[in-house]
Amino acid sequence: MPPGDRRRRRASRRFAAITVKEVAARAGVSTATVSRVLSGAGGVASGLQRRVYDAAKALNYRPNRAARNLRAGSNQIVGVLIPDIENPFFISVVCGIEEVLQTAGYSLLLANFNESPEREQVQLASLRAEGVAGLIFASSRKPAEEYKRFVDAGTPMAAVSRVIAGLNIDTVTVDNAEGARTAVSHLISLGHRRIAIINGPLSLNTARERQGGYEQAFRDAGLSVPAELVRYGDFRQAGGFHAMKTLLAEAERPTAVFTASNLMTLGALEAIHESNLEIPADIAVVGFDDMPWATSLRPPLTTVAQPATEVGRTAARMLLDRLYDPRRPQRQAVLNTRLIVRSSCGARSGGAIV
Amino acid sequence: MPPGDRRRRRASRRFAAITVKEVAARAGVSTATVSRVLSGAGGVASGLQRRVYDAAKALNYRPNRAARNLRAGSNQIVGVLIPDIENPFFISVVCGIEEVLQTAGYSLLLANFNESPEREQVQLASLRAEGVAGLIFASSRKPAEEYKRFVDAGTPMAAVSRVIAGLNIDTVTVDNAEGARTAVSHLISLGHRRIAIINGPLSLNTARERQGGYEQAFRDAGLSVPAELVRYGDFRQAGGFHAMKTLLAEAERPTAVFTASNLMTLGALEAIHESNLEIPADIAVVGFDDMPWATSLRPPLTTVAQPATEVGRTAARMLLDRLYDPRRPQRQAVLNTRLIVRSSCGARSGGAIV
DNA sequence: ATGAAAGCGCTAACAT
DNA sequence: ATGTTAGCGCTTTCAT
Repeated sequence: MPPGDRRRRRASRRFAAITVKEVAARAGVSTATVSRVLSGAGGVASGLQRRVYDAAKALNYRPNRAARNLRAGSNQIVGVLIPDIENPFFISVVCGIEEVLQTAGYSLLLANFNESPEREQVQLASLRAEGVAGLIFASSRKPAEEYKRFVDAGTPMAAVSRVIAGLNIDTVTVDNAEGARTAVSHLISLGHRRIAIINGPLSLNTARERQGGYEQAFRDAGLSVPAELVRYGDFRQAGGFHAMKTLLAEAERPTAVFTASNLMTLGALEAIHESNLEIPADIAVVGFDDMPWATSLRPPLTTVAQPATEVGRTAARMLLDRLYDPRRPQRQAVLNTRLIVRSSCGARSGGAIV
Repeated sequence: MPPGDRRRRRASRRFAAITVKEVAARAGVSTATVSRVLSGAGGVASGLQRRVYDAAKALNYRPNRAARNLRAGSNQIVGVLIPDIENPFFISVVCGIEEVLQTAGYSLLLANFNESPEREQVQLASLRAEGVAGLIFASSRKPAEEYKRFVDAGTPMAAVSRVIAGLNIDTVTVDNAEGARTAVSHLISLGHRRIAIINGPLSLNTARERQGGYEQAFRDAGLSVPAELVRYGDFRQAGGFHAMKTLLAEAERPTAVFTASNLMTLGALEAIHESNLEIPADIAVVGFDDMPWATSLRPPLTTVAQPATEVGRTAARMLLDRLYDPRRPQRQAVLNTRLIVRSSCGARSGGAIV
């Protein structure tokens, strides 16, 4: 009777898995040889190679990851921490990350913190405990300390979209200022002057930069910024909804609004529809972030498109580079945005522009 | 000089982490005692307890997961395999899963297969190699073999939304047939007879069940099913778009369409808008799956809402139960859908119904 | 109540 | 070229 017969060992795992030992026994070689063959280290006679392969296949051998990880001191898992899993922008980013990491053999530990700094801290601690090989994240800013611990541990990291000052790591962002400036300049060129902005919290660089672009557009046109039309939400749908409500309650209503994120745009649209106002006749809208269904909105949405998937891909590539060479110099990638003119701004009456 | 001073060890990890040994040394106890204290096993004098806690805190000790996993023969990671990460329905499911698992201390290894059976197989193998403690998945149906291997390994599993026949596991689905029947009956009650359906591939139980509901509605009304108005897409936006195009090219156009998934609905809307037709005047639309922005679509969408997040939560709870007791009987949860009438079906002229 | 030591499965020195 | 063995960090007997 073969030695690999006694199988069960602990109650938790129903069946104990095959180990190198059993493969070695069956192939009539040492465990070292098995390891060498299976890791492709070379320097093994082809006859033995065959026997090892055959034995492994016959036993349906799968190396134990935990053991391998323990040995190696690292694993094949990359943590991805995002602020809001319901936000299509971050999903697209994750999509790009996944696309690149998957081909490199890495798995993706996804953590969401729902825009809550407390949960962010918890998730971060959990990711660190899990010992992820790398981390890609879009942070709020509160738990900078937790992020520093990651840096101190020497874990490769890349920040996407949102960045934290003082953290010396790779970043991938978009040119938020220029995107916002273009959007608002477009509205100004259409004759609008009372242009509101519904923005996220200024504690985030994305919101600050978009705010800067908004103001720059007025300065470029020699106009003053209508400070009473500036609103800050939380980058979520409800925030956009409420901000829009207060704008519509203004004595002198804005004639246009720049909504500085996808979910806030949707909230704002909801508020406008609820007030039975027509877009763009009563109020023009330009959003930030494109969405696959933007042409099916009421009306088709003019928006500043971010290359979300490419942001993810770029970050993943940077991370892989750093995983390979931890001491390479930090890089700061800034991708471009693109204004997609549809009909919510009033520049055209209908139909999608490709 | 304290014993925990010599830190660096291997090149890969910049700084070696603190281990039980160092904590034990600092606390002046054995590693066994440290382990006992930190795992809350009890039976340790309170004086020592304090010293261990203090030492651990002072050194900022984090147990090494890989080592713990190796010992335990399992980890704290649950694999989540979904067909399409860009599909908001699955994202909501993931959201519910995450909500429940997170509180139980599990992390979420997310894998997406983009509706490709090949990638599904690869991802499944990777998840198995990673040795996830459990698996929640929405499958296509091709690699049933790979799924069986999981079952054979004794890994707790739960299927969501899409199920594979012959797999003896927990499942969480919704009443697709009843949802579809209600939607189509509603259209019939509004006077429509030429009602098309844009469905997913019949290899999926979800599509089959929705097809059944569609046909049932006609039978209930004593009408015959308009077979020439049945289309099958791929449950994605492009599929919905093309199917709608062919429907609009029919000699006698349908007066209404039931789109059997969220992305296909968006594709269909796109096609209708491109043809400059009015909804619901020229053609009425009822979709499947609600979306946060459904009220901001052109026009507000009447749809069959699935409790997506609750599907995820339920599956996660089932998985936790099974993780705790692997031999509990299998359960099949079926959640209810709800028809949300807005204006795309023509029953009302506008505004959201709450 | 506490410590010593074995061992989870793997890989990489080190021997031969 | 191949085998022997130490040891990754942890938990858990088994002694004391």
